[in-house]
Amino acid sequence: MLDIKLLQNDFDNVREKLKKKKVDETLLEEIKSISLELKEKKKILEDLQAEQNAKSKLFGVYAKEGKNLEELKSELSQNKEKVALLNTQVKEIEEKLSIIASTIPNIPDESVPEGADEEDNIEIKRVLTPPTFSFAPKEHWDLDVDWLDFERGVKLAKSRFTALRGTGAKLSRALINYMLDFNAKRGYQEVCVPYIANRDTLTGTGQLPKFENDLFKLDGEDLFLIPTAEVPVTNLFRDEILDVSMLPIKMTCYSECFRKEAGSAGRDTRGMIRQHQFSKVELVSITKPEESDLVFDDMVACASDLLTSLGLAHRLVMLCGGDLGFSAAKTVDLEVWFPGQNRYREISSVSNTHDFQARRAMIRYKDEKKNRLVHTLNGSSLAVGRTLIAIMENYQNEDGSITIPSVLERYM
RNA sequence: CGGGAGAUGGCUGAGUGGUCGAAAGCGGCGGUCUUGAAAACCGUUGAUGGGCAACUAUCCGGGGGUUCGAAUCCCUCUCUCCCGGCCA
Repeated sequence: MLDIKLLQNDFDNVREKLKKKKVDETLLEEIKSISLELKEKKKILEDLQAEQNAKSKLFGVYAKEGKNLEELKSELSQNKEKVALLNTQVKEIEEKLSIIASTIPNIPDESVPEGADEEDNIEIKRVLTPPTFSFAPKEHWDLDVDWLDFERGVKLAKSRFTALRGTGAKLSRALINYMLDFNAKRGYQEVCVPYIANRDTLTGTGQLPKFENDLFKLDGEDLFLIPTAEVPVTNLFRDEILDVSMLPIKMTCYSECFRKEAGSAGRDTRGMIRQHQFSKVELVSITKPEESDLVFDDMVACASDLLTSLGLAHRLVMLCGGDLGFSAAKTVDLEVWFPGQNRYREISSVSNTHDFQARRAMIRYKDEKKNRLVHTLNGSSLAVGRTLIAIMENYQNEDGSITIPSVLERYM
């Protein structure tokens, strides 16, 4: 959620920063004027309420003294109506304001480059060199192993669902276990959470109200399948005031993720790149504001080192303003090399949302005497499915076999 | 899913219509005593928003209603606990 106070007090600055995200400026103007109107109306309402409270107390006193109450009673009744009217007005304005404000994306960090889309993202560095092959490397769906069962996955549900069998299934589980252990060694506590979340939870992390179409909703219930573990894990501490000694909280979580992929018809229809359900090991951190940049770097390093340990060539990319997600103030994507496609593709995405999610989810900590909003960060440790097929493509041999990376051997 | 009980401040727990934002105890903080600590004793201590401040509004699970006035009465939703059914 946008900081309305900041918008009121420093409008030009906020507008300028949000230009990077192509936000409709008239919406910002509207938010500002509505919020000022709200403030005015609230002041009037409060004064009326104060009057009402004082007179109500008098009523009790008069009653004891046996005084005539009729006049006071009618005064109170009249005032009551005024209060009620103003109160509904205030509530309406508040609702209007929160609806508009909740659709405004986060303010990009200073360090985020200008740009419209993916083309303007900036490569930070490359790690490891892509492998060379003495033969033409295949894409994962062409590899002659029975690890991925696309047809039967579709039979069970619909397109964009895949079943794993045999070594494929086992490798997926090995990856999950390996990643969780890897993260735990770096100080991320493992958590396990529900894959179904309610509306408040999805609103806290910013998926709702704007992106309901991307979510699978349970029929007849106000519940949704989670699109990422970020949602439940970040919301673990929703509506809480944390003790400063608890921070930073660093967590890692394996979950299945469910996405409708509504806007991506025709993209990545082959193979396991883009699925309605996929496994992911996630990193989530909750920090003091002054620590969040450090923790962000730690999370990026954690994901990058994980790829390195698996021997997978990858690069780090800083997203530009136009490509940044709704809740993110800053995002670094990790892209792994796919020999079959001859290109890098996203396998992890680490974001710092600053206090954007914290304000929505009301996650705060006590600092001295004051309550302050935390910063929340999230990132894929790695998307398991994409890691699986990256291993398949990068470790394929001319005879059609696939070598298992040595770090995974003890997990197989 | 059926039957019963309940939801109050950091915790335990009183409070059934009028200075109740809420007794008491615990905990926390400050102090006395002590070489230091414990114990004892004294004092203090809810949250959020607005305001430089005085102050003020809101909050007793959520929402709605009755009333001049609701923690207290009514409706509704959610959640928790106990009994039964079902079940990994």
